[in-house]
Amino acid sequence: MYVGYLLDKDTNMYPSPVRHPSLNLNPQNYVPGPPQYSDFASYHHVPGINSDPHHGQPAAAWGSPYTPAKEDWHSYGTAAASSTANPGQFGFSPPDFNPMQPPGSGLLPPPISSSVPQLSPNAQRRTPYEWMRRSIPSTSNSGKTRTKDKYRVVYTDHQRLELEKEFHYSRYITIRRKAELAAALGLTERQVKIWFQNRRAKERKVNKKKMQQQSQPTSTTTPTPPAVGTPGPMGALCGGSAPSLVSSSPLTIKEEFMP
DNA sequence: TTGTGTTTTACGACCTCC
DNA sequence: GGAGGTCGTAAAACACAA
Repeated sequence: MYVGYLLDKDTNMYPSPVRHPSLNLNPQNYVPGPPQYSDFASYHHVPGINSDPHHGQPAAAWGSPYTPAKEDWHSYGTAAASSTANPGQFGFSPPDFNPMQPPGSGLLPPPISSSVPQLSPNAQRRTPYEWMRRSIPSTSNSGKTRTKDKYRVVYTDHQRLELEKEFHYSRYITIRRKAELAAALGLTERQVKIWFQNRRAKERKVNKKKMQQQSQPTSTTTPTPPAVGTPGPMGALCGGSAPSLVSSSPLTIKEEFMP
């Protein structure tokens, strides 16, 4: 798993399954995970557990750092587009990673960006700046098809990191949140949506595999399959009887995202 | 270097819900 | 009917053994 080394690079990076405080995105209408993910639903931000106003306060109380109306976001997108237009000039360094980010916007503050180069041990084979060599995230529809040109872009580590964090917070992204994230990461909402779909699929696949491994071995103990509706993706990651994202999980975050 | 297996984007088909 | 869900799949990107 390629993202693994991102989360893996610092087990303290996600001391708690919350988005990085620095991803100063408006929690907006965060809603608890769907019922079937009761475990995840039970995962709530504990005020004061971190300084993230995003998670530490009732959504209603949050002043939106994204006051700019959605209409304003397009400016970010255009910036992204321009960067795409000049792949050859793709030389930004982590600190100024996001070309879409207006200076001082605070959308993707340094803490995250600065962490980018700090790759995990796994990344030793990869240059810390490998992400710089990657293709620029495609912004809006490039008109690519499966049979035309390069129909698939590779998201930057930063983009995947933020998406992963969001996913850890909630496996189902809200419309508003999707728009925010898309704007912040220079992706289209469609890309964010599909990423989440794929991510959930991946998780189901992993859970399935785990289930099979549990039932296969000559284990004397009866494997306790995740409750229906599985601990949810999150449940598999965190959760009471269900594995916890942080500690109770049979797999640590690190392991979870290990290849 | 190359062959192979895995992971990551992206899409289409189909289904459900509002 | 549209949006978003899962499921299955294509193909690029990637990791790694030989």
